[in-house]
Amino acid sequence: MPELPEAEVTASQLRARLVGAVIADIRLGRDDIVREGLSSLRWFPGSVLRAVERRGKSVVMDLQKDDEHRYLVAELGMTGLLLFPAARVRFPQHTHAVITFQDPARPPLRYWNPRRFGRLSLLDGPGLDRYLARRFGCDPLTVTRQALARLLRCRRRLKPLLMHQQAIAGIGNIYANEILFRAGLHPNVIAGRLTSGAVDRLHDVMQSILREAIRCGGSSVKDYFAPDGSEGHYKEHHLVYAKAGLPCPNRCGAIIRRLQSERSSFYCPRCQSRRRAS
DNA sequence: AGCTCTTCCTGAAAGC
DNA sequence: TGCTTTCAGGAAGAGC
Repeated sequence: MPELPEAEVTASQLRARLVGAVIADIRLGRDDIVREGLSSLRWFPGSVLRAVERRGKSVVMDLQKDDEHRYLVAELGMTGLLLFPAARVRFPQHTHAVITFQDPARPPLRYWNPRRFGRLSLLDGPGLDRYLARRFGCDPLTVTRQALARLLRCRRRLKPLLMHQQAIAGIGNIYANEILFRAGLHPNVIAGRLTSGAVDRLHDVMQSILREAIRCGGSSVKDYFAPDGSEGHYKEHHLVYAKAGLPCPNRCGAIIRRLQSERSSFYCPRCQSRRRAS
């Protein structure tokens, strides 16, 4: 399930291998994988890939032809991957797009997404601006402590807020659980009730976990692979995600719990008590 | 505004 | 064994 670290690793591999490449063709396995801009598909052949960036959990490819820039945005959703041919997948029928390049030395790029949560968008400059403005809040890696504190000044529950892409773009369920555990904060504490010490902890932990996860190549839970087929090994550093019933890694004596009512929150009832947060 | 619920979708795993 | 059901998950939209 690609979140910020996995999208970052994906974007950096594409950048390293594809910047400067000229697109020969974009072939779609199914039209409904394109959320927006399907009619502009024929513009892309002949364009040069100038840059690859991550925004939130998405990968944005900047393409240029003559003086015009257009953008291919790949939302990875839950199961979406961008892959070079060396990366083999178990269900090849779920390859929904293939981008080929004029230089035969450049490996074609596949967009593979079995569950199809996540789409491709083909956008022009203003379209990209609208897309980013509508969907993505601040970036967790660059947000300042002060900006984060402002964002938390509300009555919403902390974990859903951390995962709300229009507020902070890039954190999903796995990293939200890990961040809250290491910050010692209950998933359902009201964000506006955090002390300034708790906000500091949250800011530090959020950035250090995400950076460490990027260094590890992301978390390969189920079917995540980087474009070259390599697995991320941050999963080995997970402390609470999918560890319900195991003893708290802080050795506090409590057992990791899973909250039933919502999308699986894993937490230590002792180290992440609501009292500690406020 | 901010919840919850539903929809999308497929493979894995659990239940019978 | 073999079928059916449930679940997982991100995001968007409906409804309260």
